[in-house]
Amino acid sequence: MSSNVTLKHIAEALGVSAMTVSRALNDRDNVDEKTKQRVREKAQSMGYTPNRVAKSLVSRKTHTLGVVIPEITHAFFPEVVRGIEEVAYKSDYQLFLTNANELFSREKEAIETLRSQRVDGLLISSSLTREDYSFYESIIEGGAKVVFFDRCIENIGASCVSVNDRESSKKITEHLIKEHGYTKIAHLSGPQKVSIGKERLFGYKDALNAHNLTINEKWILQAGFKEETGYEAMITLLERGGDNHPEAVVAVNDPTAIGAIKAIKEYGLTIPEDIAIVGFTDDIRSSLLDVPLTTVHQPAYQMGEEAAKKLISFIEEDDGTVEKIEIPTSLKIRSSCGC
Amino acid sequence: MSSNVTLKHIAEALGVSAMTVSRALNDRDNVDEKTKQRVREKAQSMGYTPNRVAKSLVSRKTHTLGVVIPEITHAFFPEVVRGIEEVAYKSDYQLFLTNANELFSREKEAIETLRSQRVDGLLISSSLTREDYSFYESIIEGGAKVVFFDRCIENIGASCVSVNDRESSKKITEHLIKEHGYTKIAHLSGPQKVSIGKERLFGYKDALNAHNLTINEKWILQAGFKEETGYEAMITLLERGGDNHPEAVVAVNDPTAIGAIKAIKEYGLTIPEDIAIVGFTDDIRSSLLDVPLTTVHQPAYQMGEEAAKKLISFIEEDDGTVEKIEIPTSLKIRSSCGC
DNA sequence: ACTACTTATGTTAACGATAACATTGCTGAT
DNA sequence: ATCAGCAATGTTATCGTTAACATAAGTAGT
Repeated sequence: MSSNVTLKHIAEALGVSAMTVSRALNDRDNVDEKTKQRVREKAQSMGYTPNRVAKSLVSRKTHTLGVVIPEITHAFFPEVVRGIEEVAYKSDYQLFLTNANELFSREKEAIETLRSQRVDGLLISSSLTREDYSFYESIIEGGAKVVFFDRCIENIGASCVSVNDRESSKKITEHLIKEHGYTKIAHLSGPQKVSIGKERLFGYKDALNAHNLTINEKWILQAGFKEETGYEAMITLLERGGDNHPEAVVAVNDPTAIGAIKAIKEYGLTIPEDIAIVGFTDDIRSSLLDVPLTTVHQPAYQMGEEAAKKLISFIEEDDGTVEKIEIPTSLKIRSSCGC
Repeated sequence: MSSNVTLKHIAEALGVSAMTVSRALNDRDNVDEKTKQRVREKAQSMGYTPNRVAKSLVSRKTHTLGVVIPEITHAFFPEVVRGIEEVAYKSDYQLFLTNANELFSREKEAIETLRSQRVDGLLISSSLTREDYSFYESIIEGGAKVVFFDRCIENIGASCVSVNDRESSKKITEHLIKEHGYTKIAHLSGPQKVSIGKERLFGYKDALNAHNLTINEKWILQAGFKEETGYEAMITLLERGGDNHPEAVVAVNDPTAIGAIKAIKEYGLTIPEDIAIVGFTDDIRSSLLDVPLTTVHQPAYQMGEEAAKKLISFIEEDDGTVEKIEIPTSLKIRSSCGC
């Protein structure tokens, strides 16, 4: 597409040099007011659109940000993207959105393409499922400006915006222990090679330890981050346990909890009487469930805003101070925990 | 950011010309296999990333698509974007995502920026709230490759992917008439200058006409597309009508219906006994409501796929045939209608 | 041994915009 | 009348890549 009209065309049409047209359209000094007027009119009538590609080549700035998210269906991410978009819009940045679909290979590919596009910076929520951070190290080494959000990779020289996953997870687990007296608590965990998967498991263990409950490794199941994986993990737990099922379940996020709830119902058990359950995210659906889900509220929009602000200040003020920005969470006590 | 390493740097390091390096990295013929090997290794070790900006300037192709959506929070759109993303990914296109926030001014600005970025094509769901299509006409005239989705602007030479809004709206309204015998049916309509707002109102009227029910203009309220605006419109309707409220409500979309439901409940009325209600979209929340919402299911993912496919074929095969692609809908009968 | 190819590589120009420097032509101070 | 000073405009080179044309060196055929 593109209008094909260039500065040169306007210049020829008016019998001036391309430079004069450039100056006039950028409203520089040292251009006759009448010339400016003529140029502007001609540009308008010829349907001129400045070519940012050419401008970027000269300025080595594209005024674009690359955004990499692991899932676009989990409502949390679109909400983060909205926060990012709002901040980017105000600072006149355009967004390249890429969805890695929980695949590190695809994430890596996306990041390479984005670097090739010469985005001014990257906002990444990692799908990493192995412990080799060398890819990130090399791009940061190579001068890429990166801010992680939600799922962070730490100690590699990049800032990160997230909630305190460990503490929040501990708090909601403690709620089950202190308010309801449950002692048999299972955890549907996320992949252990993604920060939030690990942190939330730590939080769960912290809570059990703090109350002298023994940690039963059999009650800790890898459940992924999705509804289907949550469903499957819960089925496994129920089948395996027989009658000796846990009294309560801490799910790594709300989609997982929603999947697990489905499994519990299919088993003819009721929530919270037979099994209590809590999540993490505060998905838009969570308050609407038959038994509204007790969960940790994560301010997604704000997370997006903060991440974008940090990245833009990194770009524009060249302020590369590595920060770990923590967004406060709050417990949403509803009834799935027994309250 | 960017790696700063250019072809020239590699060329100097190896004592060859930049052209040889370019040829080697693009795996062209007529380059010595040993040279290719040396170049590839050097490029790797120097952390070279090809500069797509420069490439685009020469080729006049950016391999990017601009996506303009009116709302990012309404779950329907992220799902459409996922469909778009999937198709774009397979054809190696990157996505510029912009959110117009239901403001035409912002949409216009976004489109201008995207054209300036020289995207190869545009996918637009319009926020247009006036009848002046000249802006679209001029960009299409200027050679922009555009495919509309969901909210279309017709007869201006661009393809469009959407559902049959009028017919679907008629069907769901007819369900209320034929299955439940309601005669007093209100409509919370969308803005009349957005295609879907108008079409869905037409469908509602078609249904009433087909069954010889009189159309009461007082029962047609502009309710926007959002939960809040749906809430407000419903309040207006309830306050105005006193006891003489409608038996059923057809909402322009699910968020509007959800807002209206809140208002109905606040008035102490029950659904569907006092007032039945139906929506349009099939939002993820709709099946989870206390009284699950009867609605029209719109295959969002598929809509995104179709739109992206059409646009990419337009770009790559230069196939500008204007098409109106209709995605079939289905009625989701739940209990809010009285079933 | 000389032309006729082929293979591998180099050089130049172009994409569109603009920074940096160069050139006009004018005003006004001496 | 002369020249400094400035306003308005023009020219050249550059960003990184690649198409198109040019050249060098080697091989084969006669």
